[in-house]
Amino acid sequence: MAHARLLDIAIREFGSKGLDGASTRSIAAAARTAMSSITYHYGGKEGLYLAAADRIAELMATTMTESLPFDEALTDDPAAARARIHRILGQLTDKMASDASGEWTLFVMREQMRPSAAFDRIYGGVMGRMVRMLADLVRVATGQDMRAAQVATITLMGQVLALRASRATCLRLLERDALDADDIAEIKARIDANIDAILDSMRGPA
Amino acid sequence: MAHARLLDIAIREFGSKGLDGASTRSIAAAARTAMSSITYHYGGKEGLYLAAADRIAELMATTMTESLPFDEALTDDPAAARARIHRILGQLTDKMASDASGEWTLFVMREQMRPSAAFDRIYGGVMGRMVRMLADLVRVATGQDMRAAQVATITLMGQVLALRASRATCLRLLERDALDADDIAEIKARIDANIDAILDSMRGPA
DNA sequence: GTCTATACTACGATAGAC
DNA sequence: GTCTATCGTAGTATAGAC
Repeated sequence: MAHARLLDIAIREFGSKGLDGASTRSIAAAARTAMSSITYHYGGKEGLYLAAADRIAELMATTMTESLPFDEALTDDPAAARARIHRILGQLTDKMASDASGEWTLFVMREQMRPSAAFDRIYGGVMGRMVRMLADLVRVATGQDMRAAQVATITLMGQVLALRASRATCLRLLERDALDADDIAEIKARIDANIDAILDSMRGPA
Repeated sequence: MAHARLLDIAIREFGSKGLDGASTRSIAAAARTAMSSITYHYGGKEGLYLAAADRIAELMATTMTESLPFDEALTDDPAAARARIHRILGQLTDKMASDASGEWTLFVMREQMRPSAAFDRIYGGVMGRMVRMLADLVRVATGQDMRAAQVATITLMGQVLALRASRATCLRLLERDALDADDIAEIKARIDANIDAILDSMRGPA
């Protein structure tokens, strides 16, 4: 299917150059199709951009659903909530540490920095549900109010995000060319320990 | 001075569109100068790109030097090391939370994801020194080996980084249009508490 | 649905006036 | 040092063949 290839390349091109900077010509050429097929299928450059955002939301969904039990009932057991936090952030760490998600990372980062209509499509999908679920789980796990839980959620996610958002810095600090399985395991162990330390510190002086 | 204006605009344009995507024409026009002045002063598009990277390294240096005591002797007192970690990450949080640094964030992010020669210029400056100093301070503060300290440093920085790298998500989760002083104070308090919780958890079972 | 052909605008580099 | 003029290339959009 030419559509899938076109969207994959569009995500990479728009990610690295933005809506204005990317060129439909080179996207079409890389997808081995005529440029006018973009007009035909997506109505033009902007349509392709939004379709790329939808595709990212879709990829995020298939990537994260295993650890995101949207259908499970909300728990009010602190220990169960904490276990779910570990599971979600653990899987997120795997994805951030792998090279596979690198293609759409820049696309999302740009939208994080200067949100457009495309951000609504991404955040409106699994991403928004995930962060809200995380915040709620932190609330249950700590007994704090929602506001404190939201702030803590941001710091918890940040630890995972660092692997992508400051990838080159991480590699230089660790003196690595790429993260191998041992590196990732060590980082995950550190993050798991940090999660417990942070949640404990919030539960103590409630 | 036209050079400063040219570099400021170059940072924003290259940041949002990348080396290929950005256009010297629009950069020159926004700086109210002729496009050929870029060739004259920087030798061309790539020269301007590298000069923009140097300018970012310079901005980072002036931004962070107050909390980065490069001239102070390295301490071996865990409490003093911890205090320095708080000071560095506290100032970094202020910068990440403010809107001012938003201009060059995308430039650096892109280089983090796909490093070019420009990343060496940025990391080779204050940035590299800062992360190495942080790792060393974590080592002293916890008594762990350097490797464990490096991994922990990544997670510590990540908490701060989240404010920029996932800015729009943070704002949506907190239901804010922008972070006000109270928000920032609350986030800083959370990060300070997290730093202590994480360092304590590392010092305990050495 | 996918392609070629085309119209028009914008790109980076460079030469040369001043 | 800063400008305009120009060259060859590449950009989006659109019309129309098949």
